[in-house]
Amino acid sequence: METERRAPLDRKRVADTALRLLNEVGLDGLTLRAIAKELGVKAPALYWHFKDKQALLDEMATELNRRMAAGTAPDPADTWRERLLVANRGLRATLLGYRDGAKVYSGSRFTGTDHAEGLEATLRLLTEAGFTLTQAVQAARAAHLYTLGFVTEEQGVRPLPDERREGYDVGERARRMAGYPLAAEAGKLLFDGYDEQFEEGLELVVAGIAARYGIG
Amino acid sequence: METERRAPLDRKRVADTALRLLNEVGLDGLTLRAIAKELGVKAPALYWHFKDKQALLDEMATELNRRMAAGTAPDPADTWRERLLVANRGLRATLLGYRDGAKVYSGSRFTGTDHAEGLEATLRLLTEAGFTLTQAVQAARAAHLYTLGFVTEEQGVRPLPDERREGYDVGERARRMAGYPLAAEAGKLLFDGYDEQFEEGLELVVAGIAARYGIG
DNA sequence: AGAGTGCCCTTAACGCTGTTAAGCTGTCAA
DNA sequence: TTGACAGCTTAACAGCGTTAAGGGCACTCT
Repeated sequence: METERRAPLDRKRVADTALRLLNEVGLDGLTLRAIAKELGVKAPALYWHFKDKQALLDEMATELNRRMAAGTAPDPADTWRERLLVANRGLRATLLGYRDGAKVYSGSRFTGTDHAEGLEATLRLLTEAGFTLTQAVQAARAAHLYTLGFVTEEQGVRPLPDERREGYDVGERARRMAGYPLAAEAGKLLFDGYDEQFEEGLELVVAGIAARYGIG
Repeated sequence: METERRAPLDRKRVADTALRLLNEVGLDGLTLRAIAKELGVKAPALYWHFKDKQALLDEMATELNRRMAAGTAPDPADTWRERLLVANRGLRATLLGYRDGAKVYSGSRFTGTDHAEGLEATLRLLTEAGFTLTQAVQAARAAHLYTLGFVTEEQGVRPLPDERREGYDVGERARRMAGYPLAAEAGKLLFDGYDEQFEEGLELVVAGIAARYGIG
């Protein structure tokens, strides 16, 4: 008999499958019917596990956060600089691993309280390094938001690694920018070498934290 | 006769109306049919002026950018600090003026080349203040991306001024965060006093620029 | 053994979306 | 007068998230 019974779904299996599918079809193509088909199930079945599509996206964002945490184990021996650098590099790397990763991540909210563990560890390390709690929160937050903004823009231009959306050809842009010499020249910097650009901006934020809060 | 003829639409009128409607219905409710009705027209008429909905959103983002520029006239006598502060405060204020403003803005690309003027002015001021062009681009970009990240998160929690989305009750959050004392305490800072939070983060970025590029 | 109780899923359908095709109406030029 | 073109309408399509209703299976309780 081919009645080989499928194991029942659970939230994690659905979120995992949806994340895998996300890379093939993008956020626009990530429909409930497509996810369901991938799971060997019909679309309304998903409503047994999630109250609506946003709840599924929330679970996906939570899973992204878990994978990020798993990819960058926090070392209590880190300096605060290292911690901020590693955490934000890890965040970027994780989001870049999925098409529209930044949109999914920043458009959703975490389920459960797992994510608090990483935050707690970072705040503990920063306060032990001499920051007040308020300063620690500000520092982590500023770096975090810079990273989110950066990757959101990066993925707007380059949905998948080694792909580039139309309208972002650097030469074409330079031609349209005749009359604005600095802006034209800036285009070369803006739309290429994302890794270095990201690092430099992150260094700026970290340098600002050190300078403003007086901690070397 | 009530055949009082409507003047033909143009891209700007459509974008203006869509922006006004955005504040009432939010990005999800901003359908082509709703926009068309507001203009006294049927939905397919919009396809005469825009090739698709994204093109309309691009025009809206461009208009947002114009309104921001109009709200913060660039003074060539500004210091580079003042310019960065004013520009990013203006960006935030403009985006906060529209429901889902940050999403619309960062999900779209500008039409035309008007936006290059403001960029050019900023880069000119920064380079004349002693930055190399590369440094100027990095500085402006880092601040810009921080601001976008900040407002995106801010509007995720607080879609309209003086509104708060469910799940973001500060007391409720603190209860769920038992076991993570620092993270729990951080919640009070994270979800309140957005104006001060934004300013402080912006100061961090500016301080980092000054420190790393050695310009007071 | 039989009835009942959830769990997990299906089938069918609803209203709505962005978008396209085809055609109508007025204005202006030749 | 004819023709072209701008600017719009009507009609329709496929696909979306979501809901209502119900079916089948695995258990427990009597």
